Amino acid sequence: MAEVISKDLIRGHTDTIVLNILQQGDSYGYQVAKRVRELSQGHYELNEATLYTVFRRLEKNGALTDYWGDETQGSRRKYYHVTTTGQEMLAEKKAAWQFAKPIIDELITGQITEED
Amino acid sequence: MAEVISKDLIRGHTDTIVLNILQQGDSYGYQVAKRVRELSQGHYELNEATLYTVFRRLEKNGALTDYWGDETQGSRRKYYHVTTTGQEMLAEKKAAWQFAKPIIDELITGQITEED
DNA sequence: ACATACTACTATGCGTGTCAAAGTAATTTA
DNA sequence: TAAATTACTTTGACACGCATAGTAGTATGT
Repeated sequence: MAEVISKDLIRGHTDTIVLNILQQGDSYGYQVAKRVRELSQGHYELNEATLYTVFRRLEKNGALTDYWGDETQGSRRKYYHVTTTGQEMLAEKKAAWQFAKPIIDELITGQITEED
Repeated sequence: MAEVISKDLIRGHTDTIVLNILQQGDSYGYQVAKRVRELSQGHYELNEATLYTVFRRLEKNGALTDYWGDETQGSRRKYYHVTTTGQEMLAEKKAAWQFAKPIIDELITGQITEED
């Protein structure tokens, strides 16, 4: 039985996942990674390198801005914030997933999946 | 609204899609491509180069065998046949998708999707 | 005091899958 | 006889995810 999600199944979803988590409040790398582990109940782990690649890509696209936290103790943390552009992007990506899901189902199983 | 499925959303599914179609009967490149277009109602098109890459990969993995059809007219056609290994692979990949789907849902929307 | 583990961020370079583009070749339609 | 369609193939580029390695501060245990 599958216990971990293959990287090719997750591909294309990482941006959406990160945006979705950050939309619920500004956060930083390690916390986002943790949240992913929680949400997936341990079935998916966002690789660190991947995570920071995602951050950089999303910043380049104007979906995120970052700022250093003012921690007086502990390691420095870079916080990421979703911009309006990022919110729109998230909405589009969620819609794209909802759209693609039943089609993939049809292609893979040959059966129609009802829409909500 | 999304009209076409992005390549990164389909990534990792192409092998499964091709296996699923071939499992319903031996077929050849062009026909498989057509079937994909039909099943997705025009929302997804398997690029030719991708399709032949998939065939070659699946053959390398022992999931498919091929043979030339004995057409007395029309272009020559190379038929692909799913092996037992291929059937097992298909079953695994289908299971992996059913497993991953609700987790991706959870990661993207933050809501739990019920299992069947 | 020193080792170990954990938090936190960054850089480099590789493997894989998909695809664009171009090509070959036969058949069918106009 | 030109154009469109069927059918298969090769080459090379690109993006994404990830393995690996590194820097650095903090916390805990002995």
